[in-house]
Amino acid sequence: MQRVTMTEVAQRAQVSPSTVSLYLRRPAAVSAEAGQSISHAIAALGYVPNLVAGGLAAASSRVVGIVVPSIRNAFFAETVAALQSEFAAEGFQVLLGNSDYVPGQEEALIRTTLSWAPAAMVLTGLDHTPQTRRMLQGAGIPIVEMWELSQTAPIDMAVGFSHPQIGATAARHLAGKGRRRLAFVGARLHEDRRAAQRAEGFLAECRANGLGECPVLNHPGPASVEAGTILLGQVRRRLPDLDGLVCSNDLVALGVIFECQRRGILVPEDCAVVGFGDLGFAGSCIPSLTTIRPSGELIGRETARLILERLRKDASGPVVIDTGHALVERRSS
Amino acid sequence: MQRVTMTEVAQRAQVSPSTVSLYLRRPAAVSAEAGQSISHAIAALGYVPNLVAGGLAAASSRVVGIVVPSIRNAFFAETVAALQSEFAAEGFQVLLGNSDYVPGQEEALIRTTLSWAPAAMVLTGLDHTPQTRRMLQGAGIPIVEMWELSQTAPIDMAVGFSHPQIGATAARHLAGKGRRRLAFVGARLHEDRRAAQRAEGFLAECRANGLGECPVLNHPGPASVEAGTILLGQVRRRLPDLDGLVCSNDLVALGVIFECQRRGILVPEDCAVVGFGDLGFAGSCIPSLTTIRPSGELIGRETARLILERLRKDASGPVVIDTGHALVERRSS
DNA sequence: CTGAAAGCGCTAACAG
DNA sequence: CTGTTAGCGCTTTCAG
Repeated sequence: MQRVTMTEVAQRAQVSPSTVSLYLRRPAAVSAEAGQSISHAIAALGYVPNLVAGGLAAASSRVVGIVVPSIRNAFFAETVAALQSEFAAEGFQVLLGNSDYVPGQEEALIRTTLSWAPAAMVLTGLDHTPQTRRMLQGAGIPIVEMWELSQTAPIDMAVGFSHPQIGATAARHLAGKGRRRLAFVGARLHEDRRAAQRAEGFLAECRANGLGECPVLNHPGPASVEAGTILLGQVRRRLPDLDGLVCSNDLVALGVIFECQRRGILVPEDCAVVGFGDLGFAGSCIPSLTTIRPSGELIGRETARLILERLRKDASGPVVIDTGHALVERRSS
Repeated sequence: MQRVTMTEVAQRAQVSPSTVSLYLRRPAAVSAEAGQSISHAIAALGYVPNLVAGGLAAASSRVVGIVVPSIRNAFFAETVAALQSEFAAEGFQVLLGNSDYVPGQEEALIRTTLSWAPAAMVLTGLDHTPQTRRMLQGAGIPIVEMWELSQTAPIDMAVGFSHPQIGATAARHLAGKGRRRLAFVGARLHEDRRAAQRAEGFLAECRANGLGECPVLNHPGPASVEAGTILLGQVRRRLPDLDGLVCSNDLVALGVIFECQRRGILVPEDCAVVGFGDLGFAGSCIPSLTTIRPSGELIGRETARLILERLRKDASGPVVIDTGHALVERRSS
């Protein structure tokens, strides 16, 4: 619904449309005089540039597409917020898609987003359909896959960390505290490949520490406090003398802590608890939660930086950034 | 970075470009034979339509712009997720902006988003700069302002509820339980106009119930569990014999509950607590949290419905939808 | 430093 | 049902 066009601005400013266009992109390249009258005309007319037309003509739009599994998830919300503000500062808009952990959905979303000829794409994880990888490779734009690092080579660039290492760190921490009967509880382990990787890392480390085959329990719904309360009951039935529990997510851990309190199980005395995420409440809950911090914000910032750099000069620097993780030890372990 | 164009598809399918275009928009309007060869050509070439060009030509793009104060906030994350999936189902993409509660930022964001000639815009709240209102009115597209209903007339349509009523409901509930020394604690009350409205509704209802001028305390940072722990200390200093506390948000309420537990203040015996949001943990925490549920998801769905209807036929139905609120009574009060 | 001209890839009448 | 014909509003050489 374009009202005022560049041509009208040009008429009013008594210059040609191309001068207006130039002024908009490089004000310094236009004489002070012309610049003055153009900016007056813009203000008087309330001109808003039509980026659709601009994008077509320049064959490069200042949008970047982002696809995450779930914007409801605090991790991705944080990352998306960081991406959004970093990109907005450089004049890029963010086109958002939510795949709900469905691979086919992701492919469809990426296809439509690509239709907008974005300047770059940001995806979550390294696992995509072959078709998706092909489309993306053919797009010839910077692509960042975030929140995961593994053997799988990224399509283009990657910013994230190793999830198996997270699980291993948690198991090692508990084993180091003398805990011997450990378990892992998670939600949506079949859809959330990264949570599943944390569980695998946990299992491997348990074996390495001579703890045998520790149980891994799954809740089919989304990771939530409620899932944690349910999972605690299940794991106790399976392993009544449990003394250490690793959770796929801080929300689940909080649910576990509440349920322990309800059942008179002392944390950490009877059972130590480790979470993942270092969400806002981790330092305030009772007992405060030992957890592993991934920094979704850092991932967002680094992703934006990589893309903006690549867009400036197409020199491709390092393509994989490991944002690492930090064990935050608190009272629950 | 467009590779394959519609013209190439047309050549390969031995038809004209406009037939391809027609097929893409209304497959039924094309002969089965032509449709066949077009769809084969598309698949063989890996054609991805360029919506930028399409948007320019049709002067209407299938994007809708959404601007929220903070995507990190669970309320808005939920609404955005709902909007995203409703719109995606109808083939619309979502252009997301995050204003961080800064009015100037919102204006800039809306301006850039409008540059993409979106089919509709979704904003948060009814409070916008005059310039913003003017831009939006001139855009001639459906506009929905969500999460707030008040005397202020919406620019076009509105979906939300009354925040003063939320505060009043909470105060009335506590007064009905015989609580006499109430207070309200909130975060970012200067930026978050809707939280401030809840505080005002609370104050008015307290007065109406003969409870006098109850204190309202503010935390400058974002609403969080930590803010709640800090605010409880402050409010106790101000009102040592406090017996009922209304929180601007469930996260704050959870922090309050933790801090009470730490200080040996019994909830609800010594002090009842009411939250807002009915976030995931409200039913699971100890004690479970009495709260007021606004349903961000319903707001998202209704907003999408309104816009899609308006886009189909420009008949303008009811322009204001009150999604109401529900008091969810649990143990904390 | 400024303007004229030629599209970007697609849609939308309008004829056939 | 299909093809032809004009642009959508802007950017971008390339002359002046």
